[in-house]
Amino acid sequence: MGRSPCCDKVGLKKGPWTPEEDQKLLAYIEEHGLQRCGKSCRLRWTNYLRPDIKRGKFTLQEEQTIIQLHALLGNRWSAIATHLPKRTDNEIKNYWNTHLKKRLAKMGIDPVTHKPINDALLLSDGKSKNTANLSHMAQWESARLEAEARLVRESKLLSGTFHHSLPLITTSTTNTTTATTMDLSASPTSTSQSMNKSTHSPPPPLCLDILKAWQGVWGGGARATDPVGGGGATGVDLESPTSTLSFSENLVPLNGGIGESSNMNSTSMIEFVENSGVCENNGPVKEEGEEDWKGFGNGNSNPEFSKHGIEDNGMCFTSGLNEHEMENHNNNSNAWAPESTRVNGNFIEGFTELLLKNFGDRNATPEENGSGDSENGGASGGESDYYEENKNYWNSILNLVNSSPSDSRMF
DNA sequence: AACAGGTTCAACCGCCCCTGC
DNA sequence: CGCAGGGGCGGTTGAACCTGT
Repeated sequence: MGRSPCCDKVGLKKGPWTPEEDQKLLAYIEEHGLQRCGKSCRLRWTNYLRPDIKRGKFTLQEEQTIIQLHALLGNRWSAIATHLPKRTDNEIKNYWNTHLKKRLAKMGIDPVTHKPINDALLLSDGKSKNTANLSHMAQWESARLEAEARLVRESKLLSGTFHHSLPLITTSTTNTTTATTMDLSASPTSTSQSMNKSTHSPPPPLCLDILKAWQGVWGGGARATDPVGGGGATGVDLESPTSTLSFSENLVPLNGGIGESSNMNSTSMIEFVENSGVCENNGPVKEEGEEDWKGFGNGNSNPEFSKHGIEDNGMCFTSGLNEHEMENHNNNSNAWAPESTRVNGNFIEGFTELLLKNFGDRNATPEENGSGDSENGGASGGESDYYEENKNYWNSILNLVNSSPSDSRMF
């Protein structure tokens, strides 16, 4: 594997320069007096002048994609950029550093690991081993995804058209992806650059479990309608998001339901997600920005949340079960998931829920959805559409993960 | 209006890898 | 096979812009 040469694009020449080309270049430089090196010109072109670059505010969908792909891929901006047509890696990187990272931090989520900040406490107990294993798995998966991203890029070049980001993966690259991931599975070291890079960047987070568990979440209900992710492509079915019931202090269960429902199956999880945007007391809808994110994080790690009062933000938290109760609860709910998965299950639900809730709020702003009657963040029609989109979005992500035949013996 | 502090983002830097010789 | 040059990539910088006082 390796980077595709810059001149692989259709219609672009490669090979030795002809005298005519030399003359053209010289004439251009003479005429315009461009005192720039080639690298600078190239950067200017790729990051700014290219006609297919979309500029301006990132959309909600783009933000989601960035966050989730960052959870999967880490700081591999170019790989992330392949899923955001018309956005450059540089732009995504900047947007992450200036907006998204801060928001996650304010939510009490470590933007590097995508875990609740004080989740690190877990490392001091017996769970550290599991976490390390998962981190290792995530590195594999991360490398695999990068290979897929590369294939996506190549397919884009071949087709010459940009489709909407994620679905493209599942529609146009399925076969080749399989081949690639087989190779990756056979030899982790073959991922030379990506694996090397990942050694000096923080290990990819436990995102795979997030996604796997989300598959479990939506698998029962949504999978039937999802032709790609549905076919049992996964080697392992995570049975139930009930794992989330072992919420410790690390994550605040959102919006009622979690600690109270004694029957948290997949369906109820979806309802839970959907209801999360329908809390009363939402108060005035905030303009896009930081305020929207306040209150979604771990109150323990951010005093600001308690200052604002969670319920004031429309977050109808339950008092929550203590860890022991949750263990019992968990045991009662159709035994699932080894410890590690369960731990991450917490995160899955918590983090994703935070995002969904937040985006739900954002989505409710007139600015975002063009609807002026969603002032209270209520269950408008647009909102259900929104959640439907979220489901589809997540399914797309899951497809991305599940497209590997490796399907990982590691899971 | 002026200033300070904060934020944004295009450009640059340096490392690593690939390609061609 | 080894080397040099060039490109891709992630991290960092700093000028321009924004906001609050």
